[in-house]
Amino acid sequence: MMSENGHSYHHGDLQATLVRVASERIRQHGIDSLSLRKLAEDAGVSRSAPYHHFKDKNALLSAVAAKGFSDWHDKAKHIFGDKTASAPVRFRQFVHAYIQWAADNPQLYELMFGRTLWQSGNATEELKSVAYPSFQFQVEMTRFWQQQGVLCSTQDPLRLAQVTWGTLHGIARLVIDGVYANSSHLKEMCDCAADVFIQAGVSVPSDQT
Amino acid sequence: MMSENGHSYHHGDLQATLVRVASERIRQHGIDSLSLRKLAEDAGVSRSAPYHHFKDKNALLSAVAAKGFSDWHDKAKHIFGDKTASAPVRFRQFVHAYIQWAADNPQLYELMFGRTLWQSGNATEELKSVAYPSFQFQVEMTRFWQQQGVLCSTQDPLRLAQVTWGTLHGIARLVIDGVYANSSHLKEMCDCAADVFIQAGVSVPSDQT
DNA sequence: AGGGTATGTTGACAGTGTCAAGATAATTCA
DNA sequence: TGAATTATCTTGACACTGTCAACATACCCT
Repeated sequence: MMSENGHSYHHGDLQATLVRVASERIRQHGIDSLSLRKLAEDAGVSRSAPYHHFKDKNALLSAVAAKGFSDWHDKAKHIFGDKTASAPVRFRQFVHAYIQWAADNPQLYELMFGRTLWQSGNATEELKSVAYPSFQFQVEMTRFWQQQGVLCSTQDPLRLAQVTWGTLHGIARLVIDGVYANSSHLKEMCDCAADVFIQAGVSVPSDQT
Repeated sequence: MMSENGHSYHHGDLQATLVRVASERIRQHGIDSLSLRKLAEDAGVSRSAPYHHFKDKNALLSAVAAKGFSDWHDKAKHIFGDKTASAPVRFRQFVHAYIQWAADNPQLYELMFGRTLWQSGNATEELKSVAYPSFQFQVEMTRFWQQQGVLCSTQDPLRLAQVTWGTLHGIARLVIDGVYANSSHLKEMCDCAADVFIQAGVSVPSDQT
């Protein structure tokens, strides 16, 4: 039964609405200032209604992060699968795309890879099942680039993947967390990182982004 | 005038005591679970006494972080100034020491380099005055290692410093934040990172830590 | 001695996440 | 169909939090 203000006693699709509204609030105001109560108000629902769809605040944040992972994973696959560019060029493109995506979605990135969800086993099973394949993909890409001679082939793929990902993650975090007050030279930093990793002798026109 | 329970109405050195107790609580229980009220109770003082020594919670955390910076800076200078080891060996040692220090002081590291203090200009002037020289030192070391042929000399020292530091920071964060559930291969990761950065042709016995 | 300042205390306020108990709607089943 | 079960939503409540105003005490300097 519809009430006069346009929604029934039962919201209909509160679960999805909460994730959507939460994502938007996080994008605009960050994670810290996100309160379940304001969120519920935004969704036009009372303060403890969300608890019928999410165990607690942590579970809701996990759902938001999970969506972020699948979005990023799609993007990464798209870049990696672009057959029109050479392997070294695609590596450089990937470096730029990673940092750019992080810089474009700072709050979401922080949620996805920050301590809020991962420390002390807070991560939901659903989140893990989405995130781990994304981590694994990083290793697969690394192995491919090693085979192509783009990255050093004598290193263990897993270790090298951890280091390359660590580098991207570190730069992203320093920028996002505001430690680098000046983020105007992001592109140059990306190119420098790519230069360091790409094996000598590989031809890489640096003007291709 | 001393009361019977052993402390006067005026605490005597509450400022230093608060920083000390806060550091200890942070080390043991993390930043999130630190409340000013419990902290005050630990220091044997009422809940709003700290406000006579710190503008707000943020200022107190800044003081804790500042102490962390000076501690780390001392350690870094010590390693870098060790004249008994060759330049490449010292670089490798620095990599290991950085990650090890971060892994040994996870909560403090997170406070020092995390968004809590740096995002949206929360950092105290005092904190900045301690942190910035520490950042600058990273650039000086990088320049030195470039001159010694350990690191690629064709890169801009500032950019390369950002990338090398970014790498260390990224690995540290991934481990600290619990994204790498398994941190048992830290040493191998450090060696892999050092291998990638150290220029080919430089002799580096990897068994020296 | 007395006034000013530094420091400490209690009371209060608005905010938070979370739960229990009760209300309402949808769904399932006899 | 009607009744019972289940899903969903609401209000009340609790224990927290950071922070401020008002007041109390102790120290310091003239």
